[in-house]
Amino acid sequence: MRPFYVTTPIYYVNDVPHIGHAYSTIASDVLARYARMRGRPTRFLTGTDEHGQKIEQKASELGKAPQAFVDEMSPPFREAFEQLDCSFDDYIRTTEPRHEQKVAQLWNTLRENGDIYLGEYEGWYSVSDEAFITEHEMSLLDEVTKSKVQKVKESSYFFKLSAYTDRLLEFYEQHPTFVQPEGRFNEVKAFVKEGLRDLSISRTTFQWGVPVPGDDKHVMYVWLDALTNYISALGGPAEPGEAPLFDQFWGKDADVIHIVGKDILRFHAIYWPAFLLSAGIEPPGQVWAHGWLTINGEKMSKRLGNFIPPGPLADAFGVDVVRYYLMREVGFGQDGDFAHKNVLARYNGELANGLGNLLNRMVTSIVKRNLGGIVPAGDGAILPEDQALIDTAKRVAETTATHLQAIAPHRALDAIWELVGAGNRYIDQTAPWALAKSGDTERLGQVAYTVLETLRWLSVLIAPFMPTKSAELRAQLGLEPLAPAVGEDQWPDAWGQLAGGTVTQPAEALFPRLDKKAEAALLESLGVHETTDAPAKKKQAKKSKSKPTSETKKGPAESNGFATFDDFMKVELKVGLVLEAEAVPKSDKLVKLAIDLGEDAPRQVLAGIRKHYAPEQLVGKRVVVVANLAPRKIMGLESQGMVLAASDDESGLSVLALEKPIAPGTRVS
RNA sequence: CGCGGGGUGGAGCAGUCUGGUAGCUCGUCGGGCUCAUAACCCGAAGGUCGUAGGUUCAAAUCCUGCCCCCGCACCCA
Repeated sequence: MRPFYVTTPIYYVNDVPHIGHAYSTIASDVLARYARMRGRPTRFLTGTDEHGQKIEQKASELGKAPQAFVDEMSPPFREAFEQLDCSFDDYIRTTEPRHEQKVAQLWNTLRENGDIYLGEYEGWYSVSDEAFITEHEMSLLDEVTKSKVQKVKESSYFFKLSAYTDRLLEFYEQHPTFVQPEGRFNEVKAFVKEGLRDLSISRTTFQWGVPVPGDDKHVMYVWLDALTNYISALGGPAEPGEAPLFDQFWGKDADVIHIVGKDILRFHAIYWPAFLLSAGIEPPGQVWAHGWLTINGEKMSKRLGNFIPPGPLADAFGVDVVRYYLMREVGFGQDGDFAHKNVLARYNGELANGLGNLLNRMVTSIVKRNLGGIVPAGDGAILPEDQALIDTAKRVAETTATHLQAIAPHRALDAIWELVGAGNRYIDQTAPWALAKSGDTERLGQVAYTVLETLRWLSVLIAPFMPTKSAELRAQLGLEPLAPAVGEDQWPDAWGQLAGGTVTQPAEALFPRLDKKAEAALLESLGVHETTDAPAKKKQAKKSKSKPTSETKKGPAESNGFATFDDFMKVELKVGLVLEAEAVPKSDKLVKLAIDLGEDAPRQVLAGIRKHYAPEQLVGKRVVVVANLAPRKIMGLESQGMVLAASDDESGLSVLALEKPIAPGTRVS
């Protein structure tokens, strides 16, 4: 079996991990887990990229040594991936000696092969930003900034990339699936066909990098350094026999796949193979560029503050659910959206109602009640409807494998859920409850066995995606968790491996269904306030091209003074029952209220109405509360909502109170 | 002519390379079942496939023009 080596990008430790990092790593993990299950020798690498000017700058801003800074920034990535059950075999950091040595070695090889020369880098440099500026960026700058930009010349080593234009095109020709998806490959080819310029690969303006061997004034530019991680982690470059991992997992006899985001495709599909060709090392087998995630329809950006970390999501939804959602929702290679409400929709619709319920109706109910919880022998007559389910299982196992082989995890899951659906249909069709009633235990046993064996197959098929849920499912079937072993293909293909007599272990629902209240609580815990039915906002009127200086020109309808219905629906008004009220010390206006909004815990809301209402007057009132107002601290106390009130000069102030005892939490509209 | 992605029933998508009955999930409506996590199963309604032309016996699919949407400073998978 061919060894399988999968890598994620190494993540730049300038920032903390977010859902995008999680996406790349989870996808890689699914592939690694699948390969292991097929019995292939498998290696899965992730890690962090820790050099470069930005790191140096940021560390100095914080008054830290760069090494101390990256030592702080790298572990959160590792911990996040561990929490997400990503089964990486190695975690490389580019500041590790094992890496730096290999980078230096690669550099020397490239130089010995005549592909590195000392020249001058000429370009624009922005003093204020301490950064180089590309021609393109130059064209976008305004006059003021432009005046602060100067043309500089700097001594730099270059890699003779120009010499590789034809060799790369030839390589692409010979490896028609080198870059996936296909459309991206076309972009790469088009770029190379334009002709490549030599690549500046060293810098003298900062120090935080791998020193250029023999020239201490220079450090290597980050990409040569970073890309090398894929082989340095294996102990390469190395002579045969020198580094066993490199011998096994790199080269013509292994399947090497780099999972990358589409933004860094050029580095992986052009520079990296060029470096390797120069060094006489086989380039990787495939570079797979996936798309970007948006968050609830919006681009991730610092300004919007929606770089959501994966940890809280995993805590709220469950690790396997997050993994499932990301792999299921987004066509791999395409851009996709992470929408909290869609996670819930898929959770209830597919995991709870589909797979969870299938397991539950058979193991927790039918088998437990009628067969003493024991797996029947399953050696009875096989009727056409049984055979149909068996055939579906076999076909699904095959197509799932095909899709995973082709790095289409979303299609693999699609196929798996076809089997889930078939299982549920089979139960309806065979009506085991009726068999039980009529005392046809033989047929009942056969039907039960068919479903249980289907569930066993499903436990294997979902394992790469949801390892924990796979184990839980198997536990209910009375089976051990899967334990992959090299050389042992555990992908299901033979029907009837579930042994009769196995004692099932009915347990809690695999995916307990979430009711509206539980959903709302979950979203609340994540700080997500979504209007219940507003689709993603991408269809909103978009900003004009003029500079978006004023923060106020956000509202889609501000020009005519009207709020759209959707705008109105963004404000969540709810009925709140005032449970407690007390004056806030040192304030003559504020009252601290505990208001029941039909949630698990009452909200603390501050209202400036003390002059008009004594606290005890308020208790028991049903008021109208803006439930999704951003929490805010007032006099040191957090206010988690706002009580609506009206006032005029004559009558003073009146809160909006309901006349009838409408249930707390009811939406006002 | 800056680059790229996209416009398919109410929502989200597949199908386009390799023309030939427009498919999936959700939602809606009606029915069934009752083992189950208000679940599951069956059926129905709903689309001139952005638009205007062209090629063809036949176009969502190929060709041409046009319109509209999204991304492309920094951050970043």
